[in-house]
Amino acid sequence: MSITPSATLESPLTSTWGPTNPYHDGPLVTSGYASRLWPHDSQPHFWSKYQVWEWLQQVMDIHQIDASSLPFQNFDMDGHQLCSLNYHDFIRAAGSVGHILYNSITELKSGGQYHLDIGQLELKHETDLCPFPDVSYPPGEIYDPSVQSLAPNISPTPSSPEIKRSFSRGHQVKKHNPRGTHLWEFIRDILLNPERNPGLIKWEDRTEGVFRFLKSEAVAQLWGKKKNNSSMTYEKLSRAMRYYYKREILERVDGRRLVYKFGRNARGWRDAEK
DNA sequence: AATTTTTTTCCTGGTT
DNA sequence: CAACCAGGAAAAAAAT
Repeated sequence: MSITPSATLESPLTSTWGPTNPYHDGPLVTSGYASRLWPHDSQPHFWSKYQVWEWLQQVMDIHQIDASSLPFQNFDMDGHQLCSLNYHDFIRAAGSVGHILYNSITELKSGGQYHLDIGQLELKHETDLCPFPDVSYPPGEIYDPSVQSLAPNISPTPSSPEIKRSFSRGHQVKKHNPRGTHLWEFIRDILLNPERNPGLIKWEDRTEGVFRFLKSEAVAQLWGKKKNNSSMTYEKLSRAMRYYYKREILERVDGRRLVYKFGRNARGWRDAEK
């Protein structure tokens, strides 16, 4: 079992699953996978490569996600190998959809009893406040900004695979829906989507990663909307921002109000990432 | 289920 | 004064 099948996991993943797609509108999929057993045995460990492939198809299908956006090559393995993948492996292999796949396989491995509510893999798109895509970005560390989930222009940037080490662990049962984006990623994504950024935040110095909030409260509202917290305020959002200083995700910029700067631990904010 | 990481709340006090 | 910035504390939420 020392064989970590994460060798095949490393591809640019230039996909376009994302927000503005025609799929999921309303509350999609509410029932679990377990409720309806797969055509094959529910013991993923014994699946053949073909069954793994079939499972992928079905999961994507159930969630109405364009299957062509999934790099099947990364799943060229049998059930046994599939079961040894950990959470991170899935994210690496499938990006944001990795969450779903992980949840699915985890459930199946554990006998499948619960149902996860992917109710808001993407909370409904914008609404009124701001037409911002609430993309479910991949955790940012493996990917580069080329994974613009809404950009029709797929930048074929063959990202640099600076994969981090990860330990292989057993499986865990997870229930909540993935909340792919952290605050700083949320902010970054607003910056990265000028066309959908109604003057909320602006780059002060693109190459240095310095930016400034133009509409602090509006951004806070948007963030709150994403977190389903209508009482979010800039005051509170900024506190969270300040915690990033210690972690070097943000660097302090004093003197200028509402100005922040991405730090060395913030990935994906510039065009050519190291 | 337990632990760890992040974010949210609230707050006191200083600054622009 | 209003709108920010700095952090400490503690609690809640998420992730793993």
